[in-house]
Amino acid sequence: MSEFNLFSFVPFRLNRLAAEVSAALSDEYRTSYGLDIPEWRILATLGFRDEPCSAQFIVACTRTHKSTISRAVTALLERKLIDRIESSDDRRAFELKLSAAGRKLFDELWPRLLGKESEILSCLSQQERTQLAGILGKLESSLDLPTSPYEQDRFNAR
Amino acid sequence: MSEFNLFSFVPFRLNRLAAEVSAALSDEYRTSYGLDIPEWRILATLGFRDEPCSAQFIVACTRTHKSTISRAVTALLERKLIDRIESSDDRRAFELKLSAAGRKLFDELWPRLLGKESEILSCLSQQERTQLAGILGKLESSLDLPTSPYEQDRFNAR
DNA sequence: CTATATTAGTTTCATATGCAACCATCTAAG
DNA sequence: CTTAGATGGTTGCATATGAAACTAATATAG
Repeated sequence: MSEFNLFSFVPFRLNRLAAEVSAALSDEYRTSYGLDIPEWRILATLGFRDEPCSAQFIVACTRTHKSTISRAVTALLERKLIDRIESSDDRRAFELKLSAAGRKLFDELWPRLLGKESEILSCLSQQERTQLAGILGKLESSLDLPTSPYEQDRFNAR
Repeated sequence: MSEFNLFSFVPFRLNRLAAEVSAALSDEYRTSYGLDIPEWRILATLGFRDEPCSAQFIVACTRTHKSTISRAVTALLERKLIDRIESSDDRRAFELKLSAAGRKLFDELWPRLLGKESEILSCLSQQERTQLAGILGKLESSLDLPTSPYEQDRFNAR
């Protein structure tokens, strides 16, 4: 048998690893706060940004399908975790921002998720963590994935 | 704003990267061969192994849900890409192996997927690729994910 | 100014997937 | 041997997601 097999195939390993890590984190946001991944991504995008932003912006940042984002926005509005303000210059678009309750939830949840992350990364040395961050960055920019919310403004500006 | 944000959060980055890489590969197996991910995983598990193996084994190797594997097995049987032989010692279980057509498809598809993989990894130096493999390995074993089919035999043996 | 194309966001529909119940068989305990 | 529990595999059901059609509004071309 070849020494190359499914277990050394990076796409497979990434997929499986990502699923496993997601499952480990979902306890925090799903079980404790009743959020699913798209909802959490919206809160996170808004939580790290001071200015309100459009659904489109969230779509571009997170590379999540726009219908998925649309449904998650509706759910978060119903739970009053975000506010939707009609945009002044474009009457199709809305500006989204965290409500007070949303901000509270986010500030509470984020440290717990960071904790889980470092738990998962605790099997790596500091050096390896730095290497990982660098490698992910290279892969991301090679695949043209956004790597910072600022960079995303060019998407927004269009 | 904190310098820690969604874009530096490893679970998010892994998820997004895995989705992107999968999408890049799906052209090869979906468009060209009409396979979905679970089906491809079954073919790959069987393709790298000489002995036939059970559905359970594939579930454990790939960490894919057993109902998903069951349905994919049915689809592959219908397409006559795999064969199912009743197990001699356990009449509930079946041994699965590639059919001649399945072997042909796999031998044709695998090099193309390897090519895609190296295309994606081409933005990394040789050293970085080695680092990535090591880091993935550490994360996998820390999360108790199988890292070789041989290792999986302990699951099978139980 | 008007017609056409594009964009923000929503909704409908088809499909994919996980969970849980289920059947058949095997194993273990009494 | 008999019964209770575990295991391999399948299936029904609920839900999540992407593609594409759609609405309303904006931008562009003539």
